[in-house]
Amino acid sequence: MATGRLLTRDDFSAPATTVAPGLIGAVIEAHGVRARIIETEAYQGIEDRACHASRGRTARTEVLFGECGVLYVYLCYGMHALLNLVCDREGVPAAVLLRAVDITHGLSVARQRRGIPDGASARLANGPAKLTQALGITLRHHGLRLGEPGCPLRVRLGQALGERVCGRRVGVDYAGSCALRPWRWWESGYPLAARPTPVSGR
DNA sequence: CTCTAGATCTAT
DNA sequence: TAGATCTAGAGG
Repeated sequence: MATGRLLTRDDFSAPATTVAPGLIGAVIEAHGVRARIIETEAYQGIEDRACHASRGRTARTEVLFGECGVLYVYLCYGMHALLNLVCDREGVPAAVLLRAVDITHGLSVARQRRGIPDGASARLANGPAKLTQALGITLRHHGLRLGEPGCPLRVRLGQALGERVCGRRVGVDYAGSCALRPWRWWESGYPLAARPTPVSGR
């Protein structure tokens, strides 16, 4: 199956709010699993209170301030590895969180990693922690750069099948007014997208 | 040191 | 709707 050109660090030099919608429909591949990206979220700048770097430069957030095209993987809720791709120029903390993918190749491997023997592939990777598990991405991939030897992740250009719709980000109610920013994108009408409408309350 | 709040998922 | 599970970052 034909795929587009490989994305390199230059493709991530724009702000995350620009890169995130463009990644909808892109194809990622890692450890024998290939998938189409169907949901992303942007975290942009020191003033974005939902961004981990909003509290300043720390050991954990260091890569967010560094060069773009780098993997920012962190542990969420003590058990889930979430995958981000660093964006924007050096000194400006920004990243795109990959929230959901549709697995097209390597389904059996993905099922195995997810501990789901068979059946519904629809829910195999429709969540930020599910997709890292399916793709075999862990904390030890944190800090790797796209394209460098040893980086298992490849991203290629791809087309969105439906409209690119945006809405509120998920799980960032603590971020005050920043939580209202429409910085989540997904493919409209796509049956696999995690949540058709932004959560309220929660 | 100790404490606590998470960019979640799953089963109940 | 709660429990699993753990670390960065803040406060003493």
